[in-house]
Amino acid sequence: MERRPTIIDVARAAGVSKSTVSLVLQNSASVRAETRAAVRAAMEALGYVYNRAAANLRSSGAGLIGLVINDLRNPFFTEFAISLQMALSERGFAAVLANTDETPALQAQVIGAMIEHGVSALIVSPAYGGGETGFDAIARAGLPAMQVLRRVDGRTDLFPFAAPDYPAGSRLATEHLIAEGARNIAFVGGLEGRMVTEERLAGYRATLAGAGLAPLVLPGRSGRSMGRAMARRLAEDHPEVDAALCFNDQVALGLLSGCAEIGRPVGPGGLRIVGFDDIEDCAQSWPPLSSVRCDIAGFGQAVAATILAWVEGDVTPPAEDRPAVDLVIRASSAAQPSKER
Amino acid sequence: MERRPTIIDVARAAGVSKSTVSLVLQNSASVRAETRAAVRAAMEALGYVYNRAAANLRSSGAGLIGLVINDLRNPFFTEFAISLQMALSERGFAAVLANTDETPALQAQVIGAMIEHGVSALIVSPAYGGGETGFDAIARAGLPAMQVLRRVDGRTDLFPFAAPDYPAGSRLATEHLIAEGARNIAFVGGLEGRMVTEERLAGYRATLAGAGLAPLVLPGRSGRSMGRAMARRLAEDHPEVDAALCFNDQVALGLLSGCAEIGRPVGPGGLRIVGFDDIEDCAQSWPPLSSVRCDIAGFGQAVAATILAWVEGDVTPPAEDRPAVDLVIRASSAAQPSKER
DNA sequence: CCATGTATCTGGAACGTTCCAATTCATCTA
DNA sequence: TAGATGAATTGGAACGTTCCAGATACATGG
Repeated sequence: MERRPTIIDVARAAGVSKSTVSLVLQNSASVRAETRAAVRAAMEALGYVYNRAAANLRSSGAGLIGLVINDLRNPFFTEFAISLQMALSERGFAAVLANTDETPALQAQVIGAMIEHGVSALIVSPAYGGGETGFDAIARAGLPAMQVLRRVDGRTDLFPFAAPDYPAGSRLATEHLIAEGARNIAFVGGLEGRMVTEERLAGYRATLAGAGLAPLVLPGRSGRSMGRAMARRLAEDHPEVDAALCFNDQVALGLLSGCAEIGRPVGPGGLRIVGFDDIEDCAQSWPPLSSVRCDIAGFGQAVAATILAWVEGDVTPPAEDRPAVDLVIRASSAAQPSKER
Repeated sequence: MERRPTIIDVARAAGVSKSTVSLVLQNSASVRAETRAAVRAAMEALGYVYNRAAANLRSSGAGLIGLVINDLRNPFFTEFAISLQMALSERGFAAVLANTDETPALQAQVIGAMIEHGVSALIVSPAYGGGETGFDAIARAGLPAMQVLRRVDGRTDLFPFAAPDYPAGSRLATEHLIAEGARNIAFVGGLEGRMVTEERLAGYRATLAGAGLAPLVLPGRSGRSMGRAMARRLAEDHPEVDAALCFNDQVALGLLSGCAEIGRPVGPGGLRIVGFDDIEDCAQSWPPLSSVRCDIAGFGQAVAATILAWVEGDVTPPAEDRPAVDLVIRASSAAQPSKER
């Protein structure tokens, strides 16, 4: 496999200097139209490919953004990552993406690798857990970086935090369930002590307290299988519970199929269920699942815009940004669904 | 923001030459332990970060692999991408990932961007449709690239193809349904004319023909909503159908909730359903969904190994590789489920 | 006809690494 | 002791760009 042609080869072929070729590459106005055409033709003929790494060596600004996600298998995070990546792509940036599987050590490793690869900024949905997280490495490299969806590193001046307004979401959902007549509302799923869980719990607790109702919190690993198992446990240990606010949609959908399994009806007259995140499957389950909509796609695009403004325009984002959420009511919690947008 | 330190700064601080620092960076054996320690200490003190782009300029081999996927929202592709990325990460490679949303033009654009960013190879699950696909650009750049999960570009000598053995999968599934006593087996979902659909259909058609049964093919866009709508259509237009082999799990899960919606029982005695791909949700639905397991995680890892062997060891993969699949039997199609691995 | 301006184009010095050939210095061999 | 061996280190030339400070050619105005 022979060497790739460089601008020098192109210059020779077009009968101009390498500087001129460089100007053409940058669409400079100060190059004659015919010269430009000749250079372009030479590039085409030689099969020239631009070497961005070499260019960045001189004038840095790689056009690469690192995206580090704790759990890409969860559709909520997937959707976030995809919408972010596509928004970046539209603006000519590429995304280096890595899944850390909730492992801080892995996270530190991939962050290190990304820094070496010359990313101009990082967006991290951090893994929980102690030890080396990689944020120190980012600080050392002096790169712009945001924490999204979870706050793990306290230095929000260095690493601004952005996530949907979870407390408001669980408040909306709890108010809705109370308005629908539920009196024994359980909160299902979420690992205790984590910020996301605490935030989603906060709105629930506050609203119940305001209505003089008692909370029942059943935490746990938040997957489909946990929700499914919880259906049986709820029926056996807490038969009085008439509504469940779930930590996320995975738990809620699991609970839904668990209820189908044990033959317990879901919805008005049965167990009312509300999920959190409003992933795509919510609208397609049976019964369709009510959920707190975080507009994660819009959030991803917003984060893309924020990070690009930081990188390109030097606009530091606020230390904390909590976009609003809303509640989508479907048959799993009410007879009268809200209109789909 | 001040300039990052370079090996020259490190060399000055450690009182050695830049060459020695470079040797330390490469863990060369021919540098004295104390010198190495001194250099390491200087790096630490200055907060040195390695500049891989500069290194690659001299001796190319970027350690970046491009991953271009047509639909990352589909958990099947997500799982593939993640397992591939994580396998690469283990071997010290980073993955640049992009979703093309089934748009060839977007695909061509991101492939171009990745080539400029200096990826050493590409793995593409291509979008269907005409026009510029980006494969020509890969060929021009002379980069190793594989087509996975779908074959779109005919040049399999240049772009080897790898995908699970779909025809064998649908054969297994159809044989199973026949053995279970089904006589009117429909094939639901999949867009006609596409290779994946044709392959998944092939095993179904062949097996039915061998058993003297008539096929019923109901193609369509393969999402959850399509499956859900199909439940009603099946009951109304084809009441004799006693089993459905679905194009993928999304359709099957949609069909499952559609059956719940119209009150039609699923499983032995009702409509038997088998999905395709065996995504994680299959085991958690109610009833649990039988599916053709492609071991997509294992497949992703295998593809990672193949591409690295190509990049690092110059081992060209075979033009076509079709790893075996198997059938996981659950309650949606039989009273006697197969053992989960 | 000279000075000035304008539109194009160009040579060479960066950028931060790697790699090769060369150098140093101590130790070993005959 | 001269020469060889070998380990550790070093200087300088790449790598493919960008960018700056000219250089060139030609038209313009006085």
